[in-house]
Amino acid sequence: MADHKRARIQDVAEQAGVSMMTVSRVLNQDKKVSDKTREKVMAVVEQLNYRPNVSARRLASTKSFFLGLLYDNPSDTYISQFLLAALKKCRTLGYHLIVDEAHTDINKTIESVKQLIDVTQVDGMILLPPMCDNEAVLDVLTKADVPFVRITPDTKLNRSPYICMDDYQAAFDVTEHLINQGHSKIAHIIGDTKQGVSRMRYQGYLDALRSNQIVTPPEYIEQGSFTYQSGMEAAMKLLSLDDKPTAIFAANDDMAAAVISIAQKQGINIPNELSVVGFDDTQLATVVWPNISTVRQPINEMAELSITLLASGQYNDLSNVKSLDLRHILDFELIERESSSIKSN
Amino acid sequence: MADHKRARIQDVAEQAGVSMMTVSRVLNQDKKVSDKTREKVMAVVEQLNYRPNVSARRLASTKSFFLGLLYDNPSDTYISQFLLAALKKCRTLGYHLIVDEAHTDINKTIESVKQLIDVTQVDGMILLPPMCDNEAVLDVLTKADVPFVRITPDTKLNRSPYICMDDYQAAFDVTEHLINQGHSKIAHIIGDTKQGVSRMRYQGYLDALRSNQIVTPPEYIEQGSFTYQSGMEAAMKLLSLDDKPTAIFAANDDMAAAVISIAQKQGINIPNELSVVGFDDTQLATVVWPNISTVRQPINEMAELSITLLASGQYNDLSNVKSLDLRHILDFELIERESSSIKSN
DNA sequence: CCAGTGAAAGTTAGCGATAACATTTGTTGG
DNA sequence: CCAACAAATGTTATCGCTAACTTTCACTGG
Repeated sequence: MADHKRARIQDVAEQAGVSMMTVSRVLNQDKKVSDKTREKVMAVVEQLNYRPNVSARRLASTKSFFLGLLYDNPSDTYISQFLLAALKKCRTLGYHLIVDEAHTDINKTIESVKQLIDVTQVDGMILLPPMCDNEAVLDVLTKADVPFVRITPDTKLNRSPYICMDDYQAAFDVTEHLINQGHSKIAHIIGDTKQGVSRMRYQGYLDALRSNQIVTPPEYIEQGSFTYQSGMEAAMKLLSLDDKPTAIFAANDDMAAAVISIAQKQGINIPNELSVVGFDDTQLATVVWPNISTVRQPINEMAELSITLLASGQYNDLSNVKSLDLRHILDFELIERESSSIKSN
Repeated sequence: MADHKRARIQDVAEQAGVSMMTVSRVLNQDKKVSDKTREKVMAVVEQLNYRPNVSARRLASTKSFFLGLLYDNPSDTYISQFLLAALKKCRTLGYHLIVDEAHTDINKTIESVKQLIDVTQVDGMILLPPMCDNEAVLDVLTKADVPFVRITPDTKLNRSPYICMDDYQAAFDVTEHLINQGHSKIAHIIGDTKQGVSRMRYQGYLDALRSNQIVTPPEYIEQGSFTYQSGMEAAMKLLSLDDKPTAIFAANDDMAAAVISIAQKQGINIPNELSVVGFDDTQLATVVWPNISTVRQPINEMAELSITLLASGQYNDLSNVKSLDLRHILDFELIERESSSIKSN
C-alpha cells in the first residue's frame, strides 16, 4: 500500500539494475538468464510485490492467457466446486477462464469448441467428464494445436495429460469396507457406460469380492446411468429379489440416494437391514437421511492442478513427454456416514 | 473467416473513412459524434464483424473490464447456475468475472473485498445473499466508489440497483396453492432471519392465510435457518403437535427435504397425509422422493441482468437516479410436484 | 464581414508488456 | 593471447486501443 501504484516491469528493472527484457525473461522462465541475475530480479519482484499486467502481456505476446473449460453438467455440485477452485487458481496465475457448456448434440459441441478456439485463442483446455473421453472433441483440439488436460481415469487415450483419482482402488476399498462390516451379499449399480470411471469402479468392486472369496449372483449387478431415475429402477429390481442383498454399492451418490428412497418406501431400515454406499460426496450425500457413506474426490486439487499444468506450458509439445508423465493421480478419501454401518447380527 | 485475422479499430476507421478516435467514440457511446458518422461507422463494424480487443482497451483506458462477484455459498446449485450464466454474459460483453468467496468472519470478508478492489480495480461488484444485506460491506464499496448490484428483495437499503423476484407474491401464491387444495392447517418454517427473503416469504404466507380468513395457531410457525438440520428440528416439533398441520410450507428446499425425511421416518404418507412445499427449486427438489413442489427463481435472468446493468455503467453515478429505477423485479415460477397434491378427503 | 464560439473530428503520446534483432560478455581452443 | 563462437543482456518497434490535447468547420451576432 506504500505507493498505492502497482509496480511495473520498468520499476523492477531499474531497482534491479537490469533491462526490462531481462526481467521479462526471468518471469517467463526463459532459460537464457544467469542464476545470479535471476535471483537478483526475483528478490526485487518480491520486494515490490510485482505482478505482471495481464492485459499488457496479452497484447504484446502471442499467448492469450485464456484457458477454456468444457463441461457437461455431470452435477451442479461437482461443477461449482471445480469451477470455483479453477477460477481462484487462475486468478493467482494471471489467467482467465472461459467456460463453455457442451451440447447434447456432439456436432454442435464440436462446432462451439472450434469457435471458442478461433475467437478466444485459448492457451489450453480442460475437459471434464464425459467430454474428456470423446475422441472427436480431442481430435479438434489436437488439430488446432491446443494443449488440453482431461479429468478422467481413462488411460486408453494417451494423448494428453490427465488427472484422476484411483477410482479402481476407491471402489475396492468401499467394497472391502462393506465386507469388513460383515456383509457378503453386496450388490452394485454400475454407472453410465460411456464414462470410463464406471468401468473402473465396477472392476474395483469385482476384485474386492474376488480377493475375499465372495461369490455374487449376476442379479446383484445392475446397470445404471448415474441418474437418480436409473438408481430408482435398479433399486426396485435389487430389492424385489428373493434373496435380497444386505448392502448396495452405487457408483455415485445420486443413485445411492435413489436406493435409500426406494428402500424407505418399502419399509426397509437403513442401515440395519441394508447398507448403502455412494460415490463422489456431493451435497446430496449429507442432505438425505441417513447421510450417505461415500468417496470424496479431491475436486479442488484436481481443478488447481489442471490449471497449473496448462499454465506451465510443459505439455505444449507432447512429442518428448513420456507416457508416464501424463498421469496425475490424486488421493481420494473414504467417508463413512450413517447409511452403512456394522451389519446387525 | 475471410481473412482469418481479427479486424482492428484501424481497419474499421479506414473502411469508414474516419479516424480511429471517431470509431472509438462511437463504440464507447461518446455523445460527440454526429448521427451520420455513427451510423456509417456502425455499418462497417457490423460488416467486418469487429470486436474490440479487451486487453488493448483495458491497457489504454481507466476501466478494468473486470466485474467482481461476492458469494457466500448459500447452495451449490444456486452458485453454479448463477456463475455459469454470469460468465456467459460476461463473455459476450467483453468483461471478466472475478469471483470471491465471503469469509464467515465478516472482518476478513471486508478485508478481502478491499484487497479485491485495490488489486483488480473492478468496475463493479455483484453481491449475492446474504452479503447483499450487510451494511459494512456496502459501505466499503460506496467509499471506494465501486458500483454494485445486489441480488436481494430487501428494499430497505436504497443505495444501489437491486434485482429480485417477488418473494412476497411467490409465498402468497404457494400458500394459496395449498389452500386451494383443501388445506387449512398450514404450517410455515421461516428461513434465516438475517436474510431479507425470509421476512418477505413469511409475510406472503401470513397475508394469504388472512385474505382467506384462515386462523392459524402460533405453534404452526417455526423458526429455521435455511439448513437441513434446522428443518429437521422444526419438522419434529410440528409433527409432534396434537393437532398436526396437514401442509407445511418451508422457506427453502433444504428444509422441505428435511420435513419429508422426518415425516417418512414417522410413517406419515406424503402427500396424502401431509403436503410439503419448498422454495428455490434446487437440485434437491427433484432428488428426494416424492419430488418437492417449489418456487423457481429466475437465476439465469438475474445473473445476466446484473452483468448487463454493471457493464452499462448506468449506475456509476447514483445521484441522479430515481429510487424506483433501482428496482428490477423478475418473474418467478410455481412448480407443482408430487410432495403437494389435492388433500384427500 | 469577421472575431468568437462550440461541436465534431483528428493527432499525438502513451498504457505495460514481449518479439525480434543487436550488442556485449564469457569461454574455448589453437 | 586472441579469434571465434555461444551465452547473457540490451535496444527498438509494436501489440490495439484511448486520454488529452489540437484542429477544423459551421454558425453566431455585433
